[in-house]
Amino acid sequence: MPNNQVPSSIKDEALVWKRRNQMIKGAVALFKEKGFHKTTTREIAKASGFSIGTLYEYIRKKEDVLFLVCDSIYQRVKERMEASIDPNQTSVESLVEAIRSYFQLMDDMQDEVLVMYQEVKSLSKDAQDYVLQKERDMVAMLEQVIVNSVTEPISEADVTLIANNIFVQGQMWGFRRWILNRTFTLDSYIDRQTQLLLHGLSKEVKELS
Amino acid sequence: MPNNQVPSSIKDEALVWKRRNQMIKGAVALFKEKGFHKTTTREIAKASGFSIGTLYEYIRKKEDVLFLVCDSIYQRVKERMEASIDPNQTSVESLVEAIRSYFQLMDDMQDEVLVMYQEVKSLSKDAQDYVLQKERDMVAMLEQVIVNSVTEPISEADVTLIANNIFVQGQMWGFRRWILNRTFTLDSYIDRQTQLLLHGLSKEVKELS
Amino acid sequence: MPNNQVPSSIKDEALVWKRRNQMIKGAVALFKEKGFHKTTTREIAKASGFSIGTLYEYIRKKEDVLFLVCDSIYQRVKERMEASIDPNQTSVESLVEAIRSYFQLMDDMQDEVLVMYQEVKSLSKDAQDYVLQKERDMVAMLEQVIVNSVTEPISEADVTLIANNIFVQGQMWGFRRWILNRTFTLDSYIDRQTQLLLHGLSKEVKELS
Amino acid sequence: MPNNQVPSSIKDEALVWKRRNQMIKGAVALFKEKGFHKTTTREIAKASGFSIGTLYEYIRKKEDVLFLVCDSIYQRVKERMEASIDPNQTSVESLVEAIRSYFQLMDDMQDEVLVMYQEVKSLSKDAQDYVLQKERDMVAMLEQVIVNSVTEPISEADVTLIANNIFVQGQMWGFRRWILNRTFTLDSYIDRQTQLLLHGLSKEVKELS
DNA sequence: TATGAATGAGGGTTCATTCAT
DNA sequence: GATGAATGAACCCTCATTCAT
Repeated sequence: MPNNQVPSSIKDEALVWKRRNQMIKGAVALFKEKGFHKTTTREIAKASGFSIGTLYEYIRKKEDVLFLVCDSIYQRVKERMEASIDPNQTSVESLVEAIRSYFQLMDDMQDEVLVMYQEVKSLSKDAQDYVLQKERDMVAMLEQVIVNSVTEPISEADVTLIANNIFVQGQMWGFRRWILNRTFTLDSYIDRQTQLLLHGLSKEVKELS
Repeated sequence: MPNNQVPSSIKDEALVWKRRNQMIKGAVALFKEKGFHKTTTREIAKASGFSIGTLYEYIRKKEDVLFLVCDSIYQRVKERMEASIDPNQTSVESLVEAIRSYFQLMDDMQDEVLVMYQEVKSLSKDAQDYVLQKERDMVAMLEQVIVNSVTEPISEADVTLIANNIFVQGQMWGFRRWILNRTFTLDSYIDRQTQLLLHGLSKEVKELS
Repeated sequence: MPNNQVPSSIKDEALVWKRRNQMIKGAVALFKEKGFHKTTTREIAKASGFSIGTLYEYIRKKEDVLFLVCDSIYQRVKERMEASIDPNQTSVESLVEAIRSYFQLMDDMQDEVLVMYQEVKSLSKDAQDYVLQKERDMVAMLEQVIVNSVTEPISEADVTLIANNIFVQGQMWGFRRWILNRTFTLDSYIDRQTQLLLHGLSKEVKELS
Repeated sequence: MPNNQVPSSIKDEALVWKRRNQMIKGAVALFKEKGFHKTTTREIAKASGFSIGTLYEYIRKKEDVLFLVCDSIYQRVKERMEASIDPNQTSVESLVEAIRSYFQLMDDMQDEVLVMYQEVKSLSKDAQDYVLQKERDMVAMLEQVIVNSVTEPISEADVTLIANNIFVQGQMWGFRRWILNRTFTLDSYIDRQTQLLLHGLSKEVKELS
């Protein structure tokens, strides 16, 4: 059950799972506050509720903590996305609903997502690839929903672009919150972004022919 | 002329200006490659073409280098944005043109923007506020262009939202390039994003009434 | 029966004896490969076939393992030396035979001897004295054989010197093997060293009067 | 001039030479007292008369200190051996003189030699090879002297054996001093070993025909 | 003004040892 | 008797910063 890309000296898997969850929880808070590099392993251990020695029974390197954090985030995001998306539904409503779920999710997990986005580059190349793949999977889920929702054919490129836009707008709610929540609540943000996606500025601007 | 938020022991302002430009150029390359924290002051000095002792004649702390980098980026971005936006023009074309200029700019300065985007959080609170204010100024410029371009009234909230979307989509071209340039060239990216902004999916989906 | 200079929490002496033999066997291999300091107690436990907790039921400190190894080596060396030396025989043949036995022994136990030779200094002062005493005993055995073998009186100093030379030449076969076995087999080594001891270079050099 | 197998960040070669000599001197004393592994880098720095930071300006890893120590020992040994051996002299006296010089040398440098012999195995494989080569060179010097000294032909194997014996007996004076200097002074040790080498036990034993 | 040697606080990591189960 | 999770002192090494030249 625990991520086995990061080996542990502890044999009891349930314990590994439990301790690593303590670790992730403590680490997210610290990484958010001061960033990965300025957080010491001793602080992580303390925030996790055990000693530095114990910390290293469950990971090999400090970087492993960051990897576990990222992995756990994507795991949870994916689970929630899958739970809220119905692949059989094919009307535009399912897209609207998926966007709502995803933005809601980004709101719930803003700390984690913020941390992940600012610190992935601190991972090793391999770990980055692993995390990036998860991200690709997520975007692919959005692409699927988009394809299912349109009634008229739409180019692959546009599907990609829209999926990426939604993806980034979700993150934006997390890491540009300092400016956005002067103007929006989560609900109004979701609402306006959805409107904009569906209609653009078609009514507000007049283009030259 | 040189940024005086970062004091220097050297009196000759022209020299300070020159040396700091060397510094910024060297530092951007290093920060891009390995990030701010993993770059040492010695490496910055070497890449700048002078000794570690000299480096510290022109800054007080390592963080100052990052600050100078960020400041220089915004300075240059702002200059180019101002040069390419005509506040008197009020048709939708000016918005289209502003978007094109801005995306082009993000493409030209992708290294710098990537660095800034990933490392601002390493600045002190004060320095972050300073940089954030520059960012707000930039978004405000986009907002102005939007207001000038629409023919029908549009809510303030929507203006903010659209400006932020454009802003983030510009950055996205920089830091999600690894996925986007499988599908898009800069021109096609600009083109599709513009279309999407103006019309959304109005033709592709049929909404319930 | 088990060495009682190293106390154990386990009461069953036969078990202590058995476990410690497992330990010694595993430890010699590890010490030879990576040295005492670079071998961890966990590795010793694993190589011995039991857990780290169990290891510490049979010793007090890591150093005890080294002590047990050294003690066991001398024990076995002494037993074999005693078995092969006949104190009643008094011709030079008995010396020749003793040398042969001893060199053969050093060849058989080269791993163990190498380890002991390189790691004694890691023992505490007390333990070193204990081990050194065993070494003195061994040299004394050689001295006895020498005394029994000569037909003309020989100074005590020379007895000591020769005994030490033989002792060191035996070790030399173990730890300079990398150079010696380009030229010698064990048998030819024994043969030539014996010849040299008995006749020196008397025929090959001409001394000034 | 300073050993360039161990790179230093300091540019001034004379300074590197000076600081490394301080290091070697301090390190030998410590290594002799407590061994390489039990000596900390901070202790080495302190004994060398500078800070831990400065220490690491002149080496890369702790192991480098040990390497420098070993290298310096062989350098000095070689210089002194070369100075005292006259390759043109071809009588047995030159062998006797070479032995005397070498044993005297081992006496002078006993601390260093002891350290080297107990700690070489802590070096990396490469560094060990380098040091071993120096050792081979030294033995080769002894072999040359032997060849020059004999009046009757002597087998290559015997040359090798005698050279190794002398080599090891020299070391023995260093690391078995605790037992030898109950019986010998340096001079009497040299004298008896020389006699033994030249004549063996030919007068003291009677062999079966 | 420029240099680079010196400093030492502090960080990541290891591992002998303990002790509750 | 056996196990292995937990502990934390201690080690190696880095690097921002200073300052004498």
